[in-house]
Amino acid sequence: MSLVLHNTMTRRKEEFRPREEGRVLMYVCGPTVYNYIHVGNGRAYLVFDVIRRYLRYKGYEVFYVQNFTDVDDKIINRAREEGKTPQEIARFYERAFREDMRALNVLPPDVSPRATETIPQMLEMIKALVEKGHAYVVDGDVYFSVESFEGYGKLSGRSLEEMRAGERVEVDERKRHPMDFALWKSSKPGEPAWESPWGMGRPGWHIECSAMSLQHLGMGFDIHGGGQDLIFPHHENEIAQSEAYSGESPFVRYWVHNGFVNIREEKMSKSLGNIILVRDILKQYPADAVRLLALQTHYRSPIDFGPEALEEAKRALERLENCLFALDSFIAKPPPRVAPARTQREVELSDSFFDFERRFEEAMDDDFNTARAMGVIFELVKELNTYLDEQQHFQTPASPMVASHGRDTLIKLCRVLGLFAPPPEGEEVERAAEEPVAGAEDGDAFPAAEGLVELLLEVRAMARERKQFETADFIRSRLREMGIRVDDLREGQRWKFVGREE
RNA sequence: GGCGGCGUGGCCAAGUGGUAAGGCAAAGGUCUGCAAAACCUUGAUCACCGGUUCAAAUCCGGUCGCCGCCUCCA
Repeated sequence: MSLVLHNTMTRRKEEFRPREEGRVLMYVCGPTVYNYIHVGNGRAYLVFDVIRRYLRYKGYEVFYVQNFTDVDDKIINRAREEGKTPQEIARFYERAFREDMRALNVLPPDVSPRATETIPQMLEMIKALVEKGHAYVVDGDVYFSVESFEGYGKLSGRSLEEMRAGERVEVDERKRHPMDFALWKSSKPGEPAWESPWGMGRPGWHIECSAMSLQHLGMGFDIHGGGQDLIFPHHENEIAQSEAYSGESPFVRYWVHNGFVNIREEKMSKSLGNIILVRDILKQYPADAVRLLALQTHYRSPIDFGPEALEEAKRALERLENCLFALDSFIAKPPPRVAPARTQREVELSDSFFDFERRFEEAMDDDFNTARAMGVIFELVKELNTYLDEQQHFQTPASPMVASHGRDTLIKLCRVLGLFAPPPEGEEVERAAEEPVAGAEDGDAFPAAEGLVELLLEVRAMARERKQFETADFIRSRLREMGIRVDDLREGQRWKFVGREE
């Protein structure tokens, strides 16, 4: 099956064909590190994380570059407010960003260049643009001349005339055209500054992404992503600079832009002051709930991250977790070496697992339709639950094997979307040697504690047998307080660490 | 003013020509010492009007409503 994705440039879905077969080069505009990131930013990185994971799943080798904008007015202002250097501010929030991404289970980029470490490349580009007549110098500033670039406006779909007509901002008199933008700004005393042919200064915002993407990926790389608010002017300007500089086109093969985050019907934005930080949300909701919420809406549509929506997503996530929990405790012992015969129903069920995978891929192949893909996953959950329900009445010899296959399928599909991501390096290894314990989840327990829980549950089982329900309920509720959930099934108890309730 | 998007069951959300996925919530039922989970059952003609078609939520035209971009912003 081939993958189609929506290209902002053509405003339609196109078949995805990377520049180099089997390899995808992508660049996503990274954060300006002057504050903790909010969930609007978070959504963008989540979206591209999923795209990246899916491309990998499809067998592509993906090379992912995401920059840090570490020189900028906002950083300078922030530094001034806090009596720190811009670099201190930038490094602090860069680290915070990495922490937030890790908490969201967003895979780290292959390369994350910093603007301040790419100055020579930017200067080279700017110099060339001046030489080619695409840029001009005024009082130590360098501006890109939009009129010198024929295709200006092609990404955002507007002409220069329209932009001039709709001009709302007071125009800098020194600019030849209102839309001309700064490639280089002369710096005032106390600001970060680098030497340049036009005097001490610092780069404009747009040039860094051109310089960094060209440095690491070259002209004509595959996917350039970001939020829809970057389409104009940021990405429009990147195209102009890069294509004018290289004399080649296109700069990027596919432009991918995600929709905004709303908080109760309103766009979340700094100017409206309704921002919610990723780290604050993660204090209240598991990362997978946040991710699931993002996945349940197509990436190009607006999405509401209000408390009600998060609450719903959390419960939906629990449905997934419950299913895995039930499967885990059902499978309990390892499957037999020789596969026992499956019933007709089990043969069909096993076959259907491949069907679910196929439908999942179909959804994802269609412009990363994660909402549809999640629908497929939930349908699979229902199938598996129904099967487990049947097993309460008549268990068949092959059932652990079938359940295990189902579990593998479910986990596999979830992980493509970044849900139930395995713990980062190392942590999983030490548990690998252990006997699987019913109900235990990866990384949540250690053997001694597990043994004690099992012991308590044996005591509880005895109490129940003797109809000492007060004792049984006491043990269950005390365990719950300690973050251990116990369910009674027809054939016994099952348990898992679920974490303490707030 | 220019450009673009959206309006699907109580809420969220897929579906873009053949009589509507999924999640959350609700009601009834099954199971059960209780609880939890799960399973079964129940509900939408897709903003409105007109048109094209054998057939439209899905295409075309119009109306109403909502939103975004055009300025730093993911």
